[in-house]
Amino acid sequence: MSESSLSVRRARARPEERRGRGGDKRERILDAAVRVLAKKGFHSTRVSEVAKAAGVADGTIYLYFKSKDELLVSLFEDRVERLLAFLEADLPRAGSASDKLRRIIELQLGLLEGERDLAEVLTVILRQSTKLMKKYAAPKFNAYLDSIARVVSDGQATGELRGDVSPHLVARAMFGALDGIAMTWALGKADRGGLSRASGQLAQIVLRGLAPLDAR
Amino acid sequence: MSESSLSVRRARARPEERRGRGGDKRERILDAAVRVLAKKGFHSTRVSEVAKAAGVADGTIYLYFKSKDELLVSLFEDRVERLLAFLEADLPRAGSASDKLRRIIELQLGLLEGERDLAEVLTVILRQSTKLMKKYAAPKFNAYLDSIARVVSDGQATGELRGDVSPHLVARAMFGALDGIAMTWALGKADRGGLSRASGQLAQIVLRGLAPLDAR
Amino acid sequence: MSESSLSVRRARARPEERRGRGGDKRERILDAAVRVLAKKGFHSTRVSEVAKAAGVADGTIYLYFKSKDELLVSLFEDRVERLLAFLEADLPRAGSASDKLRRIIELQLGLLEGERDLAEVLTVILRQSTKLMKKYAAPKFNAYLDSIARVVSDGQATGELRGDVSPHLVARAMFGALDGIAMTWALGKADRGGLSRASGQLAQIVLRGLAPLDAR
Amino acid sequence: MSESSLSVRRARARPEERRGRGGDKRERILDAAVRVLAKKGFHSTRVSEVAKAAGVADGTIYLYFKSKDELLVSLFEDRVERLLAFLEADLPRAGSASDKLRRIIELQLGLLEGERDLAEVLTVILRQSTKLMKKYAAPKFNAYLDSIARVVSDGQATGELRGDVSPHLVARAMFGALDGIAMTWALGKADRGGLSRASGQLAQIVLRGLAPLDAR
DNA sequence: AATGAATGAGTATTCATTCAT
DNA sequence: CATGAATGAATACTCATTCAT
Repeated sequence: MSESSLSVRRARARPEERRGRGGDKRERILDAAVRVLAKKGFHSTRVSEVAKAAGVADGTIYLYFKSKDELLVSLFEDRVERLLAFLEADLPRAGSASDKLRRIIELQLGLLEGERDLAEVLTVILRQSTKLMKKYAAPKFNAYLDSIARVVSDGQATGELRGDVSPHLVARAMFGALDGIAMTWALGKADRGGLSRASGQLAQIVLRGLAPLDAR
Repeated sequence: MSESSLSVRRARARPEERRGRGGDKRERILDAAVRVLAKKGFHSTRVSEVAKAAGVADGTIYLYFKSKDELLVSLFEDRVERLLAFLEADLPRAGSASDKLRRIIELQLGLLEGERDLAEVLTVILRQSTKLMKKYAAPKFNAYLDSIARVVSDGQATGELRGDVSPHLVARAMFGALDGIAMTWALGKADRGGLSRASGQLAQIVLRGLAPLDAR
Repeated sequence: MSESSLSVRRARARPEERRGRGGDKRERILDAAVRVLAKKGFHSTRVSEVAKAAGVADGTIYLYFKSKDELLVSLFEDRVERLLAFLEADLPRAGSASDKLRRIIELQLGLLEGERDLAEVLTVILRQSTKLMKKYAAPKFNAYLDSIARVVSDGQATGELRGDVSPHLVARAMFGALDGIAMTWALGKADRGGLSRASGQLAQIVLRGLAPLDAR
Repeated sequence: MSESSLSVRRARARPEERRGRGGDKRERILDAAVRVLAKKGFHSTRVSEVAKAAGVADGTIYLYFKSKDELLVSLFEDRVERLLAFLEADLPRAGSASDKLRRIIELQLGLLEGERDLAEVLTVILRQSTKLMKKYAAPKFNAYLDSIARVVSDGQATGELRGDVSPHLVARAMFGALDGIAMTWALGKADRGGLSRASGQLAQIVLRGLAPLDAR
């Protein structure tokens, strides 16, 4: 899988928004929003700042998004949703449960590499909007956690993974671990390649930890 | 571990602030703040709501705290700091590195059991105050992560833990996993005993995952 | 001297601020501010009252002025500064020192005739803003006093005025006398023509008082 | 006239307030008020600051004065009223109208020499309280102005002063001149002896200016 | 579609005053 | 008399949103 295929920034706008200048204006606003949000946080980000960063008038924002909250929701839907969909779509290609878990780890961390602003928005800023967390993020997170949990329970069924742990617990812990790593990376030095290295080590620990007991 | 010994809510107020009627007023305000913050989030919480919940006048808040921000900072210092101090103080009692890691997991999750509001404040609300995150929380988190990392590297030195993983990575991942579990618990159903069960399973996975390679 | 040429209220707004509806809005706010300030005083004047009197929304005030203090400063700069500049510009036209002093008296009182609210703002309200008094007004007053003092010392040099009094003392006393007359007029009955009459009499007293000793 | 006889600060408290500690507490509060008002101005002066400067509790202020406004009114009545009464009482001693006017000038400026804080309160701070200006000060000022005007009109009746100027105008101008001199002195360098010198020069100018026309 | 001037609802904080001790 | 902790009314300013152009 080529890194570029994961690029969120380059993702195509919906066809109906491509006509005229309108199509890329929506994109320009979302791009600007990621930049400003990463720097200022949700509550300190002013609509007028996003407008200025996007090179449009304040009012123009409201031609594309119903409200400031809606802008963040759209950001979430346009960016994160596609990421999550991508992860799920990619999983079947992997064979064993171990391969799938390793893939999940690689993808979740790999996606953020090179998109530091986006990483910060997803791991930190997103949580600053209580509404978004409770109304939008939670269901998506749950769906994502469910798909991880399914990989685990499938692996348990085939005897590939230990059967004495709750698949959902594993999913939450894995997601939390990945999120924690991404967060410290986003807030910290964010060195090139840091996430890739982390990805490998975490996979080894997780897979060892989930190996069947008799594999000892 | 006795639950009561960990109770934050019952922690004694500083003696010098007990004089007159003022002493428990500070406590009442902090208690009210935890309740309101957990329900509304930082930015949606009105100072007047906290005052009402505490049964004091708006202005009284400002006799005990310099500002709304300062109130959250004080909450953090009065509650969280003591929690973290408690964790670090408890560690030396455990013998092996494995015991210590297990203890960390039990404590971090155990502390929140029965203090759902506090758990939500710590895992969710805290991150809504950019100022708090950057000026106060970050250093504390780092100190805490460092103490976990030290346990790991000590264990690696004695050969008790596998040596091919970065202690800091392990610390971040562990903290993230614990935080993720606590967050879904705080935002979700939060069933009695859920965290205790989770605690045991997570410990098993982590310790298996960190066992020396030749232990296979 | 034609009255209209001195009218402050009719002074043209800066061309670049005339575009759209904004141009006269700034003027409307300043006009409203003079009216409300004269009636209420600086500290009892609410920004919302000025807004209402100007027929604009509260927030609109802040599109034109940075703060309530800044509004008073702008009032000062837009009105008083121009007045003082006018006085100084007019002086050279007069020939002798006596003519100049008479002119100063006529102008300072004549300017306020018909602008009672403005007179009150200048003689009373202005002094209610400590900041304005110390940071803005004081230097302007000093400059004005200096220009009066210069007229006196020039007159002394040519032997036209008595040489045994301090030019600066004369300036302060003259300004004080004019200010006192204007203040009692503004706070009192403020009868039509009162200031003009006062102007003539004061000039006679001052000029007699400053005549060279040997003129006796 | 000895300077000390004019000292406002040393003026005896009313007999009924002399008992116990109460009597000097009222004085201490008024003294503190003068000091704080001179430094901060009326609206920036906090009741608690006056209390602290007086060495009493906030609530104690209200045992002696009904309100903050009332405190300033009392200050005015205790200090200024007595000053004005003193001036009026002193006038009859002087013989001619010229002597009386000279006396007024000497007294009004002399009183403030050495009492800079009080001078600032009287010339600047007093005007910051619109209520005080309109409800209390105005009548007193008028009474004072009237007594000056009477001196002038008496002098005109005896032919000692020129008869072609309005006595009230002269009073206003004289008061304004004195006030202007005091104000620049209070706000400026306030050099020792400055007011005495000013006093002499101003008297010469005023008396020359008011001399009968045929005296030329 | 795009603009950006105008709007006005919403809130943290101050401080004169009270009153239980 | 004295205290000072507690009160709560009062207000400048911000910023998401609208709409005439």
